[in-house]
Amino acid sequence: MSEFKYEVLHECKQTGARIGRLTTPHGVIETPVFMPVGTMASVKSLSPEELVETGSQIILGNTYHLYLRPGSDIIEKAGGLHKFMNWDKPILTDSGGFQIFSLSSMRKITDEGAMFNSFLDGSKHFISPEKSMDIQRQLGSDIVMAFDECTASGTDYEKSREALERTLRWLDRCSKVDFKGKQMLFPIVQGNMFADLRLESLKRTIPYAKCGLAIGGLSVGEPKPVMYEMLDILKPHYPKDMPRYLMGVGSADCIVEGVVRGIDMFDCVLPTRVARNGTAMTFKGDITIRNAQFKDDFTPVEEGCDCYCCKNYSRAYIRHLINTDEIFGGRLLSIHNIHFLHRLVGQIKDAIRNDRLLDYRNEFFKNYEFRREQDKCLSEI
RNA sequence: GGGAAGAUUCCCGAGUGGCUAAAGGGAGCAGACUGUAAAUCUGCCAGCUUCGCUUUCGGUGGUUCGAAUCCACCUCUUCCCA
Repeated sequence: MSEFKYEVLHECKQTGARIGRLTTPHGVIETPVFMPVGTMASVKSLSPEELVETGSQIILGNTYHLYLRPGSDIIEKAGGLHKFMNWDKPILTDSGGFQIFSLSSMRKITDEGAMFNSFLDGSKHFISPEKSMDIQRQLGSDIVMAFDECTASGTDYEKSREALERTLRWLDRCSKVDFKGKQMLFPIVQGNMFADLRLESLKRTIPYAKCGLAIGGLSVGEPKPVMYEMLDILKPHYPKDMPRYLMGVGSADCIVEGVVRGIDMFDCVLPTRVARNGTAMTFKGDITIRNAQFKDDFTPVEEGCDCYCCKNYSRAYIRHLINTDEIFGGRLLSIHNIHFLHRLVGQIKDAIRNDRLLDYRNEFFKNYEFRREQDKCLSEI
């Protein structure tokens, strides 16, 4: 008996974007949702209590990294990832598929699986779909991602097709595992930047999707309009009764554009990574708090933000912390950035509820300043 | 009073006749970051009218085709002995 279900509560009349409820063994997730990434069983620098305070409902963990350290058997012995890291809300684990992409210089893929040289000590490790499922079973995550092959932007048609076919063959093997209703497998759509491959991948992936599916292989270096185009192509063909998860996205603008295009779930390292590097995400765009112009700016990071960071600290103070390599600076900006994305999603939900997401989108981009010219290209809806 | 060492571009610190506007580090400034090998990485960092020119290595004056580098004196700093 599965403990999972997804209900659509409202569909925006302007865009078809939905408000929904995804029920998992560790609680209910309201969608659309942004999921902070905690690769190593920790959303870098934040405690679970702080995460909850920012409004986080679910976080990510990573199969490959946790398998290498401390070892998935240790986590199983601890009673699972939730208990190990003191997080009792839902967890989604990535399969290690993304590491095939990001650690491409030290792996070898065959149909059987992927052979990695550990970045820790160079030792060889083999991850197959079965192995990935087994590790994720040990971790005990609520949502288990299929082991897929993610390709980089610029990969040619033939290679993209091969990766797509392999991802489907691997998916079939992943789907053989019985998680006894305690964990839910999300299959992943691939196809790089080729419309026909994307559509074919979706069509052949849907039969495996029971309570959610993911779009992978986007935001891998392609221009944003290309990503939006891929999402536009897929939009009419999703099953209605499950959430769609756009993997690895993102920035505020991509989240707005994503929801408009039918996406319900997002995850990204951006808010936490960028925070540690001295950048704040705001409704007016990214602000490099590290810059000299803020040295005597005693206003909060974002006026009107009710996060712990903005309620108590100034830009000048955070700039000082960042510039003196004080960990607290990165923590404060991480808290703000994650809270900001949750707040953004909250506004998006209000707009869906009022059937005015398209209007909201236009209002959002009126205030949002892009740093780079090439990101300004708003595509047609 | 005697002896020793030394003064280098914001700081520390290489450099001991041309390849030196001067290594390296730090600081400073800026940029990047999208299923995290990232509290990381990259660029700039004497000035200018920037494919070239001008001013720089404590000061002054020499030697030399050419000096941060050699010589003389001066100023200052540190250390040791009285």
